[in-house]
Amino acid sequence: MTTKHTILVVDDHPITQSGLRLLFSRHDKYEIVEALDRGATASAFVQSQPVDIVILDLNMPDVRGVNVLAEIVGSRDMTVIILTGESHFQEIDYALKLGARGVVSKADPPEEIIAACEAALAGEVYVSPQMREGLSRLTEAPVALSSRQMAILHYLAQGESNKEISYRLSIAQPTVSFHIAELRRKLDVSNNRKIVERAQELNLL
Amino acid sequence: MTTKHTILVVDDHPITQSGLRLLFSRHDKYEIVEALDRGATASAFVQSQPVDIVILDLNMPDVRGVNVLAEIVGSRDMTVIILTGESHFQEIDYALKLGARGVVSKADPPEEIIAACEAALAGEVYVSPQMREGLSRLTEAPVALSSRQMAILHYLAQGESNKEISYRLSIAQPTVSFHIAELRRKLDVSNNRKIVERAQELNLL
DNA sequence: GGCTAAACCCAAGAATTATTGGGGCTTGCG
DNA sequence: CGCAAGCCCCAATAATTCTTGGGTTTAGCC
Repeated sequence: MTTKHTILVVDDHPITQSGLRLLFSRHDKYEIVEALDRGATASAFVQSQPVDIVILDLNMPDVRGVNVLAEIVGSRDMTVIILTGESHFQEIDYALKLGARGVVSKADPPEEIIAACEAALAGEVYVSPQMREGLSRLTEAPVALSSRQMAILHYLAQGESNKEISYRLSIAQPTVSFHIAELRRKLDVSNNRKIVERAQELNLL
Repeated sequence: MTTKHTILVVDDHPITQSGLRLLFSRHDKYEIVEALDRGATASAFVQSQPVDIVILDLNMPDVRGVNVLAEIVGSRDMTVIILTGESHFQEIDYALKLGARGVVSKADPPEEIIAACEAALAGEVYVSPQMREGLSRLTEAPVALSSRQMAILHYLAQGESNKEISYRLSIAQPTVSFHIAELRRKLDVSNNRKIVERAQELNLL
């Protein structure tokens, strides 16, 4: 029998690791060689022991998966598949830009993971139908903020008053109000108190 | 051989279901009789087919686990064990008050789940060490808000202006400002724009 | 009962914030 | 060039929000 494709699992939930073991035990082509529960340890592991496929969770207690991805991508001949429990599409989009070669939700049928592995080995990028739908809605409204508007948005997010902001930026108070009105217009909200919330939805912070 | 203890799994992640299957396949005492991926279906299931133990996820797409718990608890002779991926201790505390008989994190070793089942069968309530630590820090700062203050906090969280709130509650605008000042004092923040953020930290919403 | 504390309410004036109307700057385009 | 569009700025004025000082009611306690 030919050599199996080696897999590294990086996920902080032991129960998920178990699930993946059970899944891949039914597929002779693959073999899980290690399962890590901390993102920080993944980088060192793949340097010392290369694997064919990394299955990577995005949400871990010590570090976000995208940071792990950024570290290990490109090194060796290795494909990374994102397995995520939440639907942070902005972050998933970023992961794909970084070079992730597959995206599957934990809410998808397990066979989607196998499909992603198959696609990755064939040189393709596989995004499960559910994730694909969410990603497609991402590019709808590209809100472009000027540097001044962005600066003021950040101060707003920190809860500063207009007066404080005007001191910090050495501009008059009505100018701050003017920029805030622009933010309201661009973010399409009727009320200042909704600006920060909406900005977070659009991942502008 | 004597009858096994029957288990119902309610979790929207198939991969977690697989993990639990693998886990319980190593323990003869237990048998998973069904695994549901929607909370809404759980209530009907336990009515038609009683089980000994329900392993219940808190974070599901259709409904939160605590609502499922509230529906099924007390009916039949059944214990519910919470298995959660996030650490929303306020919600977990509420689940225990509702009558959950165990709390385990998905980040805990799988054997914690077995331990919780054992304890439940022995009539005890088991909370994994990690979860227990988080719960103990919950009772530190009991911020008591009056009903009026709570109502206004909710409107603030929805981004409504003072004027809108004064219309909704049929009170004068300065009265709204007065209550907001009280919220600022009780939540110990210097600025209105920080109220909602702080309230979320304290799980008042 | 009398006392205190806390919640709730409001009018008037103070403070903050928003809008309007205007000006200057740069960039891209006919 | 001329001109539109976007950004940045501000003074004056308008609107909103806050604070102050005062009132009522309720609940607990001596």
